[in-house]
Amino acid sequence: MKINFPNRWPTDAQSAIALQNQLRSQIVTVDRFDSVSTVAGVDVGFEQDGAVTRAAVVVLSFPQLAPLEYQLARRPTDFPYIPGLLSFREIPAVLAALAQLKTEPDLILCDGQGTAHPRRLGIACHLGLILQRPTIGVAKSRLVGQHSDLPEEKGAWVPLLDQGETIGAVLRSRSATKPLYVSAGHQISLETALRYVLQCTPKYRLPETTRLADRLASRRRAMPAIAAATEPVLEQKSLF
DNA sequence: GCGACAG
DNA sequence: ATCTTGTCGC
Repeated sequence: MKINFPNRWPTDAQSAIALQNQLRSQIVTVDRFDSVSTVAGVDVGFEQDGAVTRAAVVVLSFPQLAPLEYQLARRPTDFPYIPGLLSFREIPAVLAALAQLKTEPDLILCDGQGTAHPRRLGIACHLGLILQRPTIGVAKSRLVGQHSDLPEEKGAWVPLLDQGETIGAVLRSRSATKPLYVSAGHQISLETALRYVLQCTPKYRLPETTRLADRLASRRRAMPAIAAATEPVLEQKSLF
């Protein structure tokens, strides 16, 4: 997919924070997209003791959730992990992976926060702004915000609050497991984001999108056979 | 000063 | 994020 890579990219924490404060006003948290027939999952892993950043992107059909395409990209790691500044460490490799996609996903689920961020500009928001596409933030743990007790039943959720505002939601994607922290990335509302995350989570704690991207980004077990990956799967590398 | 802190 | 097998519990 076509991507307009940022011209200037922060090298230090100060300029990175300044950029976040500048971009936050551009985030749109109302639905600004039509039908969704493809959803993508993005995740990042590291190699060489962290010296190399590996980004993985997987595109699935929606709502079937059948694998259609995937791409991997490696880049030297140049920004440290600093809570609140994750996008500056991971986005460069993510853009490289997305740029290789033949399919332009209708919606992207990111591994990390969206608006549930101290300056309301988590990695999902930042990526959505760069791509000018709808994105959702799905994190496995909390960065900021407080919330009430969450019911145990799957599908239950409570708002995540910070400074008197709702910045996201804590969602029970599966019973008897830790919740997911869902928030709007860009061009989508929190309510709609929750619906899509649930629709992408038919069996496990994590959405299929991020689960598959996770396997590619981390060097674990092999991908499950591209289960009856019907026609849609064009002439790509022998994946999964 | 102390504790918290996405991946 | 990453180092790592089996084990406890729904």
